[in-house]
Amino acid sequence: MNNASTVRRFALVDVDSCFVACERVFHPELAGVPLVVLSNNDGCVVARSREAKNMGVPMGIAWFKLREWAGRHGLVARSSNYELYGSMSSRLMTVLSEFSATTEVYSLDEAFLQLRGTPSELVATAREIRRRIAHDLGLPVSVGIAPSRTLAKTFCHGAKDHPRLAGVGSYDQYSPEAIDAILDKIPARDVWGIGRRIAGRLDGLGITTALQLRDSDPRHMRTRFSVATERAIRELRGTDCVTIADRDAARTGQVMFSRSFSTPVTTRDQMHQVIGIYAQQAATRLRQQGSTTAGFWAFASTSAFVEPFHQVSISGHFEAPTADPVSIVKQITAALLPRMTPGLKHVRAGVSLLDLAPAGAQEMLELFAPDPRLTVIGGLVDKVNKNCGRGAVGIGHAGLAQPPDWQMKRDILSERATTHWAELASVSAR
DNA sequence: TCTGGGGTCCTAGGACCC
DNA sequence: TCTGGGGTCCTAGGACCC
Repeated sequence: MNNASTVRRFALVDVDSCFVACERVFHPELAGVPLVVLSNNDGCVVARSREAKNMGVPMGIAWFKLREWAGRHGLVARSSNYELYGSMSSRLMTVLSEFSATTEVYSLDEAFLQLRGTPSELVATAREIRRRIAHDLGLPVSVGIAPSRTLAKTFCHGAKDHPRLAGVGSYDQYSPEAIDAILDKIPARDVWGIGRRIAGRLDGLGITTALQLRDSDPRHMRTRFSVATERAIRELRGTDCVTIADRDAARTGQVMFSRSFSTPVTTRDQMHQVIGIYAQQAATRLRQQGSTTAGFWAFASTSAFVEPFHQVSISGHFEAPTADPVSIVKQITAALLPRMTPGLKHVRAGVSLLDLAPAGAQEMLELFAPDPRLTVIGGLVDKVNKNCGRGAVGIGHAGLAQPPDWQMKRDILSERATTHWAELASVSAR
């Protein structure tokens, strides 16, 4: 409540209904219209406008269950357009980086900024952030300000739910009693880091609100649950103890490419093509971030909604760390194809590259060094696809001219208005 | 008929070694 | 042949997030 002294705070900036908001930037006629954005394959609802929420459209509902009803009630849908959202996201992050030297990109539409100032100065900064993002990008954002990231999330949600706050929620503007009252109204399952499973077990202990969770014994809860639950509790008390992985510095971990098909795949030939293309996509991401991979994991499966569910998965190591798409594709298809059962209706497959490391991190034994002619091919494929469109060139079975019939369905896709010349938005003055 | 696609972190348990 | 404890490393799987 002391508005005079300088404090260090986290500010969470979060785009309101991000995918919906991005669609509306280039289609202003959709403002005020109940709108949803669908997952890949037009499978289910992944984003809803305020109007759609008010109509009672649930998150995650399958589109085929909703389509007819939507037509009758004026609910509009769009296929997800990740190219557009990705481009809007990088513009957003560029603007945010002007407000703090320490910004952590948490997802496409969220970032944590570390700020310093008096509580009222920080609120003024948050208002300026909202104004800038609205002016420069046309996107609405909410901001939560608090001593820990978890509380910043909580107060950001509060800012979205209470129009009176005009998009900014600040922990420091409330007395301790008021904070207790706020946390008492928030279900424990809505606390960042508490998922469905843990929430169910907390319920069994009589812990149902964020307030009860905050006031439970962190050490005891650690032994009962895990260090993640302990951290959630300490964060609710205002102690900063969650860290966000630095994706740029780490460059480790894994890349994955997986998709559902629009029509089932039943033959080895088709699966060969699928896995070839997916492995190539994963290899492209690998090179884009300048990494090599030492191992892989791949799977193909039937629908999880139809009994009996069947999945085959394989994993393995490469002889030496590599970024070469030829050997990646070869080895993964050679491992997976013999294990698949022709005739089964496969609806989904994926390829994951593991044990990533920065390219050139270690000298390879000459014995295992790849043929230098091979290392050139990957870059070449990337270049041609960049200039001539994705899929212009491919390796082996992935290099087919005809679009395969299992490929993704996106029937109601908006323009890629920020990344493709042919799809730019046009503006006319009257 | 038709139900997303990425990721990260933590823990338990087995293999292996001294 | 049996008996022990303690450490590390790896992997699989669970839980969570957007």
